[in-house]
Amino acid sequence: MARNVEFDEQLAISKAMDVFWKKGYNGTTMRDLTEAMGINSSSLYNTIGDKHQLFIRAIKHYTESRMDAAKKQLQQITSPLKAIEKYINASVYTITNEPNSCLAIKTTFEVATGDAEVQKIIRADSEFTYQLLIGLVKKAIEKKEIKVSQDAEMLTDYIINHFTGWHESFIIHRDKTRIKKTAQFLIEQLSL
Amino acid sequence: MARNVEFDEQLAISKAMDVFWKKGYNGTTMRDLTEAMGINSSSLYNTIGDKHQLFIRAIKHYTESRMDAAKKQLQQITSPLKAIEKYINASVYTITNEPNSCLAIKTTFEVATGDAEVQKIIRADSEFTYQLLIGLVKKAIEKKEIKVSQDAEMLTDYIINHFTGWHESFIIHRDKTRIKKTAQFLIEQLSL
DNA sequence: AAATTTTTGAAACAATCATTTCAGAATTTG
DNA sequence: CAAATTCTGAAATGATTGTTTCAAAAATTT
Repeated sequence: MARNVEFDEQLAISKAMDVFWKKGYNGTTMRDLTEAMGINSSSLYNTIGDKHQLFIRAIKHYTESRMDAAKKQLQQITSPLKAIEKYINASVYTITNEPNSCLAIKTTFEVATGDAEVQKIIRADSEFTYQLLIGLVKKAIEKKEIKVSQDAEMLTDYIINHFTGWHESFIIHRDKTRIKKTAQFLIEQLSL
Repeated sequence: MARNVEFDEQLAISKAMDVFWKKGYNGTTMRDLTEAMGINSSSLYNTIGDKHQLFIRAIKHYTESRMDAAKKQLQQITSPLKAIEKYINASVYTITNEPNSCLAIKTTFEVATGDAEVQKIIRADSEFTYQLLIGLVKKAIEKKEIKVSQDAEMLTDYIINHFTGWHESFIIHRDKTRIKKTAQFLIEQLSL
């Protein structure tokens, strides 16, 4: 018996995500958001909610998009070690070619400690990457593609651990080569 | 011919640092700061300056304190590889026992990209750690304490790269053991 | 097409933001 | 001690914060 919401909610959240990504949670104002989203604050509060709820939607959108991309990326690779290599190299490419560093990492360091709801999303995202990689690591060990055979869990943590450092390094030095070299070394360490 | 500043500037900056450390740059208000520092905003603006200048002083205080601590820590160790090990283990201890994760890293991800003055301080801090470690790595290679002999620069980057990931991991999982295990593995990778 | 219901836009909201003002207190020097 | 100068405290500043209000416009259903 009445009109529908005029704006595309998914598109609006994607625009909001871009703002949060660039400015951080505390650095972003509601006016930044409504301007980028192209909607009025009353419409925003009527549909999505307040700033915090919008942020939750934005980081969920970010992590879910990334999960989808990761799944697609690795689905047709037969060698588990090659899949791990591809995942590492794709991460390095993203790190050294996107203007802003990973929104999940930025959020972890800015607000995750003091915000349980955010922390839960970040933890779920982290767990997804962990499960994706540990599956590959275990298969690689079974197939004897990987040197180490003792501790797949530790090795998975060890691999994941590099990504955050590469982001930091690229913010500070903007030097692709330094990152590529250490990534290459990591891959060599894993390979037989 | 007039009175002196009443408050201890170094102490006040240290208090300000604690607030920025906990809340981040954008999450901290001037009231948070003057309250924690125990001084009036007029005194603050008369001596140190505005919020941004105070932040600069705070992170300088942080990085300089850390540099001093690192120098003292390693000065009496004869084996370079043992010194590297000690540096890694001390970092792991700090990461898994301090309430807030590293202020330099938090700052890098929150504001360094868009703030040249901050970026300069962060880069200097990063360079200090790099020089400290590469000295040890080169000596360790000379003394044949380390497996790899090709590229000291890459290996130094590789070691440093782990610290940021450990911080992120501890924020997300609060699990000391996971971090200790990967640190142990890193050390094994380096040792002969 | 009319009645009904919801969305929208612009303005307003109180609260809080970083920063400034200035009179008076405090301290140093002559 | 007195004069000179600077620091301090409380209040006020205007701008900006996140959020709400409400009349008018729009769209759906009968």
